[in-house]
Amino acid sequence: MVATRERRRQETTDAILRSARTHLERAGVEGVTLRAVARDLDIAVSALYRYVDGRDDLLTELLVEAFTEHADAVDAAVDASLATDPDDLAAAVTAGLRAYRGWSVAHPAQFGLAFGAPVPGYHAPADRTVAVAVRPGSRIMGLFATAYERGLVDEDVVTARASTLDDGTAAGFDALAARQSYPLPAPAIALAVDAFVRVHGFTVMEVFGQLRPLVMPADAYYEALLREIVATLGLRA
Amino acid sequence: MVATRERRRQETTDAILRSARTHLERAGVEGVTLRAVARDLDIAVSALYRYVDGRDDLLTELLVEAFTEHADAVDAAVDASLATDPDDLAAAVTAGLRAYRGWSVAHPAQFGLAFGAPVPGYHAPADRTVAVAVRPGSRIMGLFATAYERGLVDEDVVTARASTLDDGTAAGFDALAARQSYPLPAPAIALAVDAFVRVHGFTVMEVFGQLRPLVMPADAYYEALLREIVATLGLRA
DNA sequence: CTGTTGTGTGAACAGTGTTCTCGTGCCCGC
DNA sequence: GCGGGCACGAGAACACTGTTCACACAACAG
Repeated sequence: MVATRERRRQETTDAILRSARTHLERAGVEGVTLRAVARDLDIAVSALYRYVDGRDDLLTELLVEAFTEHADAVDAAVDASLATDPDDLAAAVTAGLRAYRGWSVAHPAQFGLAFGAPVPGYHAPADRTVAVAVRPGSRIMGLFATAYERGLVDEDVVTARASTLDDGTAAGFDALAARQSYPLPAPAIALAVDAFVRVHGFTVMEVFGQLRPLVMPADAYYEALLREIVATLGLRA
Repeated sequence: MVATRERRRQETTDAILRSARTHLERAGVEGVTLRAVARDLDIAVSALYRYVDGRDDLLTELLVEAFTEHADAVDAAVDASLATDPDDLAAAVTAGLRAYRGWSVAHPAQFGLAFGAPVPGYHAPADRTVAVAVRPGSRIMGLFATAYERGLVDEDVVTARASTLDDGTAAGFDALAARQSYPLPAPAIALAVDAFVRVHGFTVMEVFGQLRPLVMPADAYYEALLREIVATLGLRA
């Protein structure tokens, strides 16, 4: 039976990731240590190298895990909203952006690993991270795109944004729309990027503690921000 | 001559900080190592402890240095704008916020140390960092406050913001205004905080690389953002 | 049953921060 | 001017870290 070997291998691999994740949550990146993981599994440090390429590889695993869970949280919120009312895209966008922050404040260590300053001495391999890191933004952009197609986006807002958009940035947005095949004109993309910057910026500031001296607690403020963002997007229910 | 001893001490202290700063810029936080600094100064590692309380203390020093330089850059830009036209507060705010990002992208390592995810295993002592970390925000808020006193802030914008402000957050802003003695009502504080979140959020995303897949280059986009922020603040020239 | 392959061990090496003991040279006060 | 004291520096040691290696054992395949 070959399955037994593979199953055991998968089990210890999972245990390694679980242990590493626990240490990440409890002590930050510095706390995820091969020796600590080995102690948890009652195993020699060198044995870990049978399952993981080293500490960097372990961190990469935690990184994609964080990105994935973050994106999953956003997707779940959007899906739930759409299940309640498939036509209320404003509600879906709001739900997604609310979950964007919600997961982040609930998992500060993972969020810090994913979106904080690049971990010293460790460069995340782009081929494994970019695709998943972009998921939440893509989901929101997709919602906005279908709203635009359905005529739920105020054209005045879009044209107003067009007047403040320079040619270079517009060209970049057009390229982005073509690359991801979003049926959106550059000014609409700009609106979405504006919104995303505000949401991500707020989240970063809150999780990293830069918001604490300004606004506390932040829940009500963020809800107001969400309402204003939906309005700024020109989204009609 | 007692000055000789103190002078020499100050010199080596400066050399230590200079070396640490160089390593920070070249290799990130992980690169600033007591042994590397000792090698630079041609000194034993243990000798460093005569000047620095340990690596954490060294990082704290670099941290307050980063905060200070960042705030100095903002102040210099604001001062230069005010020297050109003391009455154009919108220009002064724009200059300050432009410098806020400018210094950050020019010094990514220091910025990451100051505003990135909390460095693993190291907690910055609040008593040494909070005061200086808050300087740029205070400066901008001060400009906005004098503009408000001079009647340069559109009252309609303020009242509009008031309608989206909940009581709890408003109370927090009032407390902030009282604590810092800003002559601003809560909705005006909210406007300034909104602006600051957008500026800092954008800067963080750019320095940490999360903006790259969306908008590149970012200069023109940021300039447009500044114009819109000034408009959203209700600031008249 | 034999051999290959997967798995685990322990030692070793090169780093790191931190602490200790021990000199030694210089400044300060007498 | 000249000891006494103290700041400074050196080096070893300890406890960590990641990584690699040679070796041993057990499980599976033929």
